[in-house]
Amino acid sequence: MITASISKYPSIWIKWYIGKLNENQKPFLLLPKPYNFVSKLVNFHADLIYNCIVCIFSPFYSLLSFASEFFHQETKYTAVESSELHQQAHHGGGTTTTTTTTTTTITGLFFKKLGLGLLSAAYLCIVLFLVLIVATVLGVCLVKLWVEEPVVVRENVHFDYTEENPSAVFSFDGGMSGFVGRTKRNKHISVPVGHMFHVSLLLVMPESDFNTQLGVFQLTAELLTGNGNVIAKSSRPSMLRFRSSPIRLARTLMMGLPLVLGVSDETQSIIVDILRHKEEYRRTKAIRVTMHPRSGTSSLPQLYEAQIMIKSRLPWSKEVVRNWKWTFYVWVSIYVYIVLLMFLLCCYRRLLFLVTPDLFGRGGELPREEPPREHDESEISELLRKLRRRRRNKRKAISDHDDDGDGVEETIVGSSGETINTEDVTGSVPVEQVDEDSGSAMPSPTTGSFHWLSSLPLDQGNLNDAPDSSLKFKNNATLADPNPLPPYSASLNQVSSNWHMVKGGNTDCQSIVPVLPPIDFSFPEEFSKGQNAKSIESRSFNDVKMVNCSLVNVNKVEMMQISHSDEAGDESTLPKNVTLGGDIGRQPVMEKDQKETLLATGVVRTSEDGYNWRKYGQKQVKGSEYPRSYYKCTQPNCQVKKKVERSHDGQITEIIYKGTHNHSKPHLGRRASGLSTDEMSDMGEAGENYAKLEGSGWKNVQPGAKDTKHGLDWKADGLERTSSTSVVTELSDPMSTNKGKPLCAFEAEDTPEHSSTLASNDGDEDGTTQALAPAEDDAEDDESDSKRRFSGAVFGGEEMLNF
DNA sequence: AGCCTTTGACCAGCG
DNA sequence: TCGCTGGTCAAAGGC
Ligand SMILES: [Zn+2]
Repeated sequence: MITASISKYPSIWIKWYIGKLNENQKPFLLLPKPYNFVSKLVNFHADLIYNCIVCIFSPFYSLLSFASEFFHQETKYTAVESSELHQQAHHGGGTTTTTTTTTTTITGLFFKKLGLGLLSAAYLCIVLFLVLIVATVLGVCLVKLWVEEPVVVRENVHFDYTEENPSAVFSFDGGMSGFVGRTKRNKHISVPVGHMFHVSLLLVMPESDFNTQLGVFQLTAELLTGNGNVIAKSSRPSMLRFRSSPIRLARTLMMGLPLVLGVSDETQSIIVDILRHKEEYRRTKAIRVTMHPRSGTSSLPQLYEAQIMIKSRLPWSKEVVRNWKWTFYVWVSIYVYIVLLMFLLCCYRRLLFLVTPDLFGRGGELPREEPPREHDESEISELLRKLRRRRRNKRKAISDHDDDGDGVEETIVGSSGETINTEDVTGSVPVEQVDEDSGSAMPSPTTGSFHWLSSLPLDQGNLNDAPDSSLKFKNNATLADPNPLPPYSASLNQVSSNWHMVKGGNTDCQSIVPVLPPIDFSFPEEFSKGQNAKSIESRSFNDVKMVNCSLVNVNKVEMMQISHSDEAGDESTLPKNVTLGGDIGRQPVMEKDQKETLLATGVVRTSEDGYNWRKYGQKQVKGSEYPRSYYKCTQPNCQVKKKVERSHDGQITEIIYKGTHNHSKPHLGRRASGLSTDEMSDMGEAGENYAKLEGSGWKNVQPGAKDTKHGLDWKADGLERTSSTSVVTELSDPMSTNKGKPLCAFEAEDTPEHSSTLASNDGDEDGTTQALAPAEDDAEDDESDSKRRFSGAVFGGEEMLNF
């Protein structure tokens, strides 16, 4: 009953609710105690849900209650009339006709009112429903906006075997270009920021003798920005799974029929998980995969096809939201709904409660709906007034007739169940209305809560206002009910519990988490033992199974020789241009960068990269079995740092750069010359333009030195190169002004810096040239600078990566 | 002498 | 607040 009466006045009720809400929200902010917080939160949510439901059904409630109330009133009226009639019959004097007419008019009015009530209810329902729909749509949209779907891409890539190191570029911007110039447009994909994505390559290789003999080759994946800068780079070894000849024979026998029929092929699919990377604000625009032959060899595997697979995983928070998608839909929708309702209530209340409140009596404290109280209200009040007047007249007649005191009369009337003490005593609540109301609709709420009613000025004196005031009184009584809450809270618990159940149900039916398929990565024979296995294991990539070590020694021998061949390969790769999908063809600078990276990574040697570094720390970091060394660029005012993890034998497992150099690479003359030939080699590689031309001769010169050095290194440990390495650049250096900006911004950034960087670029390239021709000059740098600007200003920032 | 590495101490962020 | 961890400092020593 109370809920019904409350729901009778939605606006008032909602106002109360808002008050409660505010009340509840304050503690949210003020009370940090988790205990209270949680309980309040639960209560609050339960409140919200219950309120939503009540809001939706409030029109029906109000309609029902109104109808019942009206029936009560009518019966009461008729009862009163009949009793009076009886009395009149006793005393003679008939007004029966008038009473019947009034009752008929009242019923007519009732229907009128009922219609209006229906109308208003329907209207309110529609409005609420619309709001609900809008809220749902908004909620779902919001959740979807916040939680992106993980990106899963699987695309064919094509290696360009005309290059010495075949590479394939997959571009997020659409399509990929394997061969230069061949692009195919795809839909635009991009990995949202914050996603951790894995890049793996699926190679379908014929089980040919050639491939079997080939053994290990190296796959390198580089994440490129739109400018062609390398964000991250990592390389993994790969090879055909080993099958000894008996096994192969058996397989062939077993699969003979399908093989002959062409149903199956003698192929192996190898999945190499090359790179994992967390997407940052430096967006990845393309991924380039390059194949490098094992050091000491130059042959590359035969491929049927290659597919690049990119799978991204959402960050933890979003992952949770995604798994609980439907729950979040519901909750966000509810919140949006509440907010919309509040908004409507605050700004367009009249729109929302166009008709309803007026019918049920204006809530005295609501300053709003004055205008709509018109015809019906006045009519009904008029009628009631008439009725009352008539009754009064009758009573007067009766009293005159009986010549009794007023008190008697009233007690008589009161005996019919209504308390009439004060009709004559002005200044208190008009009596009859109280009677009627209390008799009809509100038996209990009137008790004990009247005290503040007397404070209402409305009730003073005026009898004509009686109907209104009575209505008002009723309202107030409802409102004044000292504890409107208990029924709610009681039902709240129910609601909330139900809710939780629903929630649970929802959660059950969802949660499909994309799981990256485990990739089996096994290195059979011929895969050199030592570091390959080590590094891979340490990086917790995939299992490395050393099947057969018979060839290890051979490999070792090869390893001794490798470095030049690798370098040769690197250098040779340098000059080639691969067009990014939709992008400008990569610039030589980028190539150089990658080259250098490659040098540092794919083939693990020293970390020489053309810059001078001072080691300022070494730490054994957790999770990595090798110590991590911290280096800082020795150039004054250059804050670039790098972290290098290398195994005992000096092979680099991981390099992470931080910041960007604000200078060019130091040239041979200084310290670099004194160091090692590695540096020279790097420099030489840096000059990619000449790499091809002079690569061989240069290489010839270099390798010797390198050989000696590397040979020594390896000899020291008796191990070979690392097979898996990764290089990451971080632009997050606080010192570098370029932090977090797209590389294009470099140019516009700060002119002195930039010019210097540009100079550095050119300096580098020139440096390489200069490395060949020892004369080095700033003027030359500038000159090359100008050249470069003409050629492709877009890539101006590339050098910043200083690999 | 200058530069580098080594290495323990120190510090800041985080759970 | 404490302990852990990664990053840096700085003294000491080597080349
Ligand atoms: Zn620097």
